[in-house]
Amino acid sequence: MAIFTVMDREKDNYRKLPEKELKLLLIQRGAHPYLGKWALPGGFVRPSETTEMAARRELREETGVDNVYLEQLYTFSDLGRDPRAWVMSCSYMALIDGRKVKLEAGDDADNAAWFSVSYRLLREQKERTEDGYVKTRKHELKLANENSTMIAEIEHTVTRTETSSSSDYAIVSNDGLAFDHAKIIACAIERLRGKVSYTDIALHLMPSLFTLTELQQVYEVILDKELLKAAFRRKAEHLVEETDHYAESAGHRPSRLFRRNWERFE
Amino acid sequence: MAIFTVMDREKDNYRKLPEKELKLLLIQRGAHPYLGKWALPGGFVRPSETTEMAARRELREETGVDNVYLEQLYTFSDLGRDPRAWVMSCSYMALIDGRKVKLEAGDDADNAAWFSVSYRLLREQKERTEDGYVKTRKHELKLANENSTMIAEIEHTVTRTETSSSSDYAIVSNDGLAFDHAKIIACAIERLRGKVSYTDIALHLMPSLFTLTELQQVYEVILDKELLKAAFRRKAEHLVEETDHYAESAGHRPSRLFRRNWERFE
DNA sequence: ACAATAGTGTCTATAAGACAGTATTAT
DNA sequence: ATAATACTGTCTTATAGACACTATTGT
Repeated sequence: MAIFTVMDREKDNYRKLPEKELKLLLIQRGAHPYLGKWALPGGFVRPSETTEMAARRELREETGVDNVYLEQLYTFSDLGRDPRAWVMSCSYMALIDGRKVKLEAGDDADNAAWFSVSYRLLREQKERTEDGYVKTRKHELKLANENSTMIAEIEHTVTRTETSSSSDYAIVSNDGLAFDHAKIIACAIERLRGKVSYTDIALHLMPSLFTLTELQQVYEVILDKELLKAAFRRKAEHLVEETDHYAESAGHRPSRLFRRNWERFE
Repeated sequence: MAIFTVMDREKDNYRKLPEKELKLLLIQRGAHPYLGKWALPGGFVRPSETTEMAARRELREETGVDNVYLEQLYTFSDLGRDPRAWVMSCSYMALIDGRKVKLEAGDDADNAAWFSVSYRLLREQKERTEDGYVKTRKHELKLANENSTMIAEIEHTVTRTETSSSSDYAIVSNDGLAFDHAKIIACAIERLRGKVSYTDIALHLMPSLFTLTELQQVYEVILDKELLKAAFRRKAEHLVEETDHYAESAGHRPSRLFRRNWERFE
């Protein structure tokens, strides 16, 4: 399960806004295999559960949070992805408001921590073949913490021939992440980025009251791209609802607080 | 596996174009449970396979086709979805050019046939709750053949509260389809409809040479909606490449043939 | 005063919707 | 000639990008 949240970085200037960071929850493995490596939280599905029930249970155990946005991503079944046995993993993405989570509730010996996420395109390449093309995209996934930094490179290859089309992720290099979790994280980030612009899922990362600038910052850290203020506000109008509250800010005009508006969005 | 293709219906007028139909491949079960009912083709994954390899193998066995568009859809794990045991199904969608398939190659006693697909919204409802809303959409799925017609009703419920969001499909009524396959088919159609407008996957349903009107018809049967010719052609320009061939048609101006252009589409 | 953010107005570029017009064929 | 489809042109509408302008605060 890829559990995302957005948090503020400490602000250095009394009148500057704090920067936002996209965070992912990882767990340091306390057992073999990959002892000591960081992994996505997750576990085995019980025979009396659906995969979604299992995901919600794990989420509750790990973060104490219960009501969140949860979306199935992809089912991974590569051979050898777990050295112990043939394991299929049905991955999920969760979006939560970071303020709600009390970490370290982990009852097992495992160690949970938030990592800031960066996922950048390194190289893009398109090559013609006999009856189609191969497109390769290499991304760098960087997960950082006060204590550790992990970097992985993931290559996404789309092969197209006259009639067929197939897409494949491969881990080129990987340092510190357990299993094929770099792939799963890449998959989650791409889904998140893909959906953020045409749905309202980003609202799940917001507290109940927020400013439009904060919402824009959330979009920006997810997309890793700056957005134009005017255009963003035009679009956000449909997702939010005005309140009469204002953020008593520092050193500049106070900004109006908004709340999510599930009504308006179709 | 939901295997889609598009086929021509017999034309009644020498100068009228044949209508297109979206078709889905189903298999009549020759064993318990659901003996005699129609089901999606599929099978069990072998321990030496990924789910995708298994899907491609089943596809080959069932249709004799090898190089096709294949996309993972969703993994179903509802309790009781198979009366025999707890079974997780990782569903795939395949798009093929119908002219390539020779059916009845089925080596097992099962019976394979194409069914025309109709998936229509029956009712849409949005209800406010204490801290969110519940949105319900009921669809009618109709699968028809010269010999049989099956109708199922699927209800898609999206529940949203202050922080959470969950989506659920339920089969309201079902006549003739095995297991929870009505759900899987609904899921496949929704994915197909969703992707058709912003990707070029529809091209996988086309033969190597085709007219723009044919391509538009394919879009129309998938979306179950008429499109404007001028606008469609403007968009399709980016996906196709002119050839110097023309369809020697009947009773009207011959139309230029195009081929897929994987190059232009980004 | 000033540095910073909040919020608005407007011009432009691009894409989509709507619809009418012309072109070309087999019978 | 006619019924049908092929294809193009253009007006309108909606949306997104770009950017400048005004408003308001705490120190």
